[in-house]
Amino acid sequence: MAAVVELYIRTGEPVGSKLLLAEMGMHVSSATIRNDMSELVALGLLEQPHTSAGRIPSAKGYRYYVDHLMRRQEVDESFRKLIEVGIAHGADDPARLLENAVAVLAELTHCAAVTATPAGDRASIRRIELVPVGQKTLMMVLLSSTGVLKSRMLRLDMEVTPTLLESFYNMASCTLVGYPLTEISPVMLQGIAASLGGNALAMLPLLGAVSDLAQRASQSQIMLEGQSNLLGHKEYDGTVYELMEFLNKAEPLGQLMNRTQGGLDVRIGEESGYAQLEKSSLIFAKYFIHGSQAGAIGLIGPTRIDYARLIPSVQYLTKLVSDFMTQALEE
Amino acid sequence: MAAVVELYIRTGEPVGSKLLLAEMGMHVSSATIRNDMSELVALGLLEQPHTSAGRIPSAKGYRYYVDHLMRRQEVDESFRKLIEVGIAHGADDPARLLENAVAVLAELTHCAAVTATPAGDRASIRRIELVPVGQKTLMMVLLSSTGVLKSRMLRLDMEVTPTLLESFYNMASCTLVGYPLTEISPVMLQGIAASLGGNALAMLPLLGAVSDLAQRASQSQIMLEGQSNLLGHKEYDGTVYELMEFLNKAEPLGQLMNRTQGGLDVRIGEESGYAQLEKSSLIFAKYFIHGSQAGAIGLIGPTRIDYARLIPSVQYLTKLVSDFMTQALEE
DNA sequence: CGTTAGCACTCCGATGCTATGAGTGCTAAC
DNA sequence: GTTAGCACTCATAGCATCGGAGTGCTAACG
Repeated sequence: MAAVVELYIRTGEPVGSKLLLAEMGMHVSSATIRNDMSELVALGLLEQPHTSAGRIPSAKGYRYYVDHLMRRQEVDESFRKLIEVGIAHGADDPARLLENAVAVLAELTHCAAVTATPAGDRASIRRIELVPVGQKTLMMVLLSSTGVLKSRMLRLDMEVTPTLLESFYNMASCTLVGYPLTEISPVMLQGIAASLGGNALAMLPLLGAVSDLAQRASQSQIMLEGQSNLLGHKEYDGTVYELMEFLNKAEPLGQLMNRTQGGLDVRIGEESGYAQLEKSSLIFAKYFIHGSQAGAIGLIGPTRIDYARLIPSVQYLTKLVSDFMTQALEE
Repeated sequence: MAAVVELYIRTGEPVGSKLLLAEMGMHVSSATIRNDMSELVALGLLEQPHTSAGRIPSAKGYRYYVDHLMRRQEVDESFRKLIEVGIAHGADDPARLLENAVAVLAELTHCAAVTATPAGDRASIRRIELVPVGQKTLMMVLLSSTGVLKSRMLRLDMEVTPTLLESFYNMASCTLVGYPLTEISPVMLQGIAASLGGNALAMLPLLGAVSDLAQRASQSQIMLEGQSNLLGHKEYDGTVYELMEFLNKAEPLGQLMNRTQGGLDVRIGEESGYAQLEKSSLIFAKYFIHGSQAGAIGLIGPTRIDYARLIPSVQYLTKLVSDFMTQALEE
């Protein structure tokens, strides 16, 4: 069984009994293999595209392989080097770190690589900063407790005065800082505005911007790289379009990656719950900040992806990211 | 000639004399058309995939069509609405504005849409801001004179002290602010560090971050959306991969879009100077801030893109972006 | 002289047929 | 339980055929 999966992963062609014999140097005859294989078909681990073609692992087959048969390969030296070097530059910035990670992963695996920052369900506002940049324009920066940084420009109808800034800071430091991101809603902000009395009018656009930034900071931000790598894989021949469409929508991917508990996750074919991923597998792992689960990094490829080699790679990368991230966000 | 191009744009099939007659309701016979068409072939405006097939416009043909024959269509009402609505939300932030623009363009045209912020050749540092977020961690925000905002986290080896911040601000406000982005190099920063004497050591990582942000702010940042739209177009059948590869590399695209002078630019096929764009056309237009050229917004599609309809759309969108942008960056 | 009708010719694409061969399932012998 | 042998299946490639859309050319027409 392991041999079948491995050979298929290597060649991409349905594997027949003779071929298997030749390639794997087994000490039994092709007839034996045939018997075994038809048994495996009966068990649902292999399937045949049509009678008298070789066998292909089914989703269930891959699952069994990954869970029971696969022997993880060491991440080889050159790979490690590349990962380390690729990640290190500018790695004290969390966003940059993830960018690097996703780029390096796409490059090395020839698959599409994804990262998802944690959905900020539990995150709160750590800091809000205003920087005046013109008479009426401001820059607002929001930092969440999970280290997510979002900024935007905004424009007021009136001049920016020190008093305005000060009253915003006062308000922010007593009501906004520490507030959970997801609970910042227009309604809640209206409440604040109301309680401000006279300044309310000037404050409205500011609060609007806060809401915008909070929303963006709380959303799981996903980065995708190397989509074009998938175009090369023949298994996607006619159907790339749907897959690409799917990948370009951030939400489902983000959900998928955040949903998991625990370190590593391998989703084979439809296990992911999305029809568009029918022919694809996901391998992803959570990274940790200060020992607690944060976002996820992973890759998307055809189901006949090289699990034994790539799973350890993803894990290695994720571990590295965890370390850097923890360091970058150290108190 | 115009009829040929238009029909081909509509159907995507090589157009023959009879078909042209039927579809366009012309008042001459097919033989006349044949004569005319073979003349156009001789001129290099049309080509035939093989003898006894219809004609398709050559790159030169499209060029001639766009320059001389095409009658621009009005941007229709529903389109305008969609553009206006799509752009408006959060439009006082330049980056967001571009995101909206590129998204709406991709959506409406079923092509890939791109924006390029201006390469910051002439931009300088307008403002640098530091925000302490932890004992040893800082957030640095850089705003360029062209309104580009970049931020990152960074981590020092020592604690962040008010004196450190102050001396950075002093240094920044007298030497860095107003400095052209492209001239900020490690060498130049070393000079600054040296002149600081005692504080130099603590300042190094800060200056490193400045250099990083300056570099990123000066690079033409490009946003791409709707690549997957291109997968549907049959003209790209086998060759999507190279195109995607090309689109995912930011530099050439950015250069291409920045190189132009003047409002609108249409590049047909190889006119762009890149072999990967052989089968594609670009339509893009510069947007203006306070009346002077800034970045560009445009789209990429197959050469048989609907020029008459899309050129005005791009122009309309770009004009809108110019207005919003100017407003957002008003002094 | 430009336009048109007629006609022979070209060549792509679809269709159908056959040969090939990798692969199977089954049975019988080891 | 394993193996050898054999008849059978079925996708794929190759080849010939055919139809049709479209062409170029020539000759007639206004």
